[in-house]
Amino acid sequence: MKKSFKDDFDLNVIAESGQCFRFNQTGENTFQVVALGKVLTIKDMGQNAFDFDCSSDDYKKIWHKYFDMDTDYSSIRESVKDNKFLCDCAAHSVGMRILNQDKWEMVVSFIISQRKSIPAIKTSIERLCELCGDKIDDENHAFPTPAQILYADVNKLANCGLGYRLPYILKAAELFYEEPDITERLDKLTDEELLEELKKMQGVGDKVASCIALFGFHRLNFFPKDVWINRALDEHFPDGFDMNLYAPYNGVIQQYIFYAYRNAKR
DNA sequence: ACTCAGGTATCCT
DNA sequence: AGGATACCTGAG
Repeated sequence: MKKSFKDDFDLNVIAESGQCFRFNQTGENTFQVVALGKVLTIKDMGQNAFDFDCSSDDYKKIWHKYFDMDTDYSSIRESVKDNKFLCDCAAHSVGMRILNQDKWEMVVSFIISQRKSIPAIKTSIERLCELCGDKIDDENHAFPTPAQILYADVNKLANCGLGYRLPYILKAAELFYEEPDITERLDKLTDEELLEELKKMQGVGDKVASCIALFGFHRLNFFPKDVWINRALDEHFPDGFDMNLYAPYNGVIQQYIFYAYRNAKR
């Protein structure tokens, strides 16, 4: 089905934003995302027109929310125009959106992410999905459920390049398996409470918990600090970054900085 | 061969 | 509280 968007929507920016690990370019103007148990292919037709290979029903029920189409990103970009650096970052990141991704998948993905490059994270996640996730089509597997990870052969899990993170993932799988409604419970918490609750998991510190909250629980005010963000803040905000200025959208600003600064410096 | 990667836990002072 | 260090392993 064809869609036309007025607000920011750039598949390349989203795919390269570091918030998702199963969102890849597969052709000249074509991207494929495996998420929520489905495979979606989107073609950029130019002039803000996009071809989604899904039913209009699926778009309304699933992908509209996944792509956060009810948030006005262009007005968030406008809100930083008083700051030269942030304004430049936003200008380089036009089309960015914070996805509504699966909460469990974010827990595991960001536990995996520590001390790994993005390509290495993607490799690990794909191996894990192939090992124990439901088969969706000839080439793709869904992200495994907590039960599927718990029942998988540990030796094969160890072969997914998870390293010392494997026990963390198994612990998290036990937690989510034992409490099937855990995401509903966590959804009700305040940002601060959610952060504390997430950090109770082994292998989840400030940065990983913030990523889970921002990309899984869609708490748009979380501001994960990774090496790139820290470099950018040291360079451009030597006196500290005021988290009150852009609330409640600090997380969106963080994505603009991450995307623009990392692309400029690496 | 060698460094570093979107960090965290642990052990210090 | 804040600083130093080890940690699995793949990608460049």
